[in-house]
Amino acid sequence: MFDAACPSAASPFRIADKWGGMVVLCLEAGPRRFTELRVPLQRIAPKVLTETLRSLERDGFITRTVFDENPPHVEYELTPLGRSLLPAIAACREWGFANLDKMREARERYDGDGAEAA
Amino acid sequence: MFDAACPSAASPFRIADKWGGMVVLCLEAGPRRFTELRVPLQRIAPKVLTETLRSLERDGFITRTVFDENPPHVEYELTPLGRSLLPAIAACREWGFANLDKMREARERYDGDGAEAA
DNA sequence: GAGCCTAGTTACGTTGCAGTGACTGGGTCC
DNA sequence: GGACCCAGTCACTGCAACGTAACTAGGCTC
Repeated sequence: MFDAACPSAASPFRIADKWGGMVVLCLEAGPRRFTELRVPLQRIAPKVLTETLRSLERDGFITRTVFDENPPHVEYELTPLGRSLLPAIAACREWGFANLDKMREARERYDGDGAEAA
Repeated sequence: MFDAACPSAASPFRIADKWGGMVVLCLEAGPRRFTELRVPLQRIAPKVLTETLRSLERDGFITRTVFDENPPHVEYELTPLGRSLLPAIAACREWGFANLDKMREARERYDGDGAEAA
């Protein structure tokens, strides 16, 4: 879903923090558990995922529900406020699909000129 | 235009870097000079503005034109690629107008609970 | 009783963004 | 000849984000 080559890392848009937007997208289809979120976000460290989730919870975008079971069971789910982010995130993604290549070309041109001049 | 109390600093959306989105908006109406950009962005340091402009130029969002005059004269202007950002930025701003208050309330609730518990 | 499960925590280190304060350089004005 | 103008640069600092690696807790299974 989001592999290391995913160009979204280069997007000029950032939601909350580096992983915030991706987590929100992962929750779009419904509630998920901690380890279910780690699967699509392969490269995220548990510590960073915890921080991201706490930050999203603080901002009122997601809820954290603990089920008193064994093994432990915690679910994260988008709130209405969290869902309100989706249209804006979609606009950012659309921009990316249409223009990220142009941005990368511009960047290579700029860096290339600099390297030649040096 | 963007004073210290401007809530956009709290927005979960970030374009390029902290000031990138605001600079693009400042250039929406037409080309501007370095010091003309500093006026609406009161609190930006010249170093930071230079870095922001270089970064936007690298990504192909703006052009930098030097007029060989005295005193020095440099103009920054949006490229078509830079203008392509405007609809997405507008979507992010609309989200802010509609929801930033709710986000702040959620944040205060969260921090308040934490402070009471401690 | 060793090891696995989930959902984290703790300690530590690196990187980069952001910001402050002082300074530059060529030309014009007084 | 001193001060001001614009458009920066330079050296330095603070802080948060990001990341790695190792460790924890309680209960279940083998």
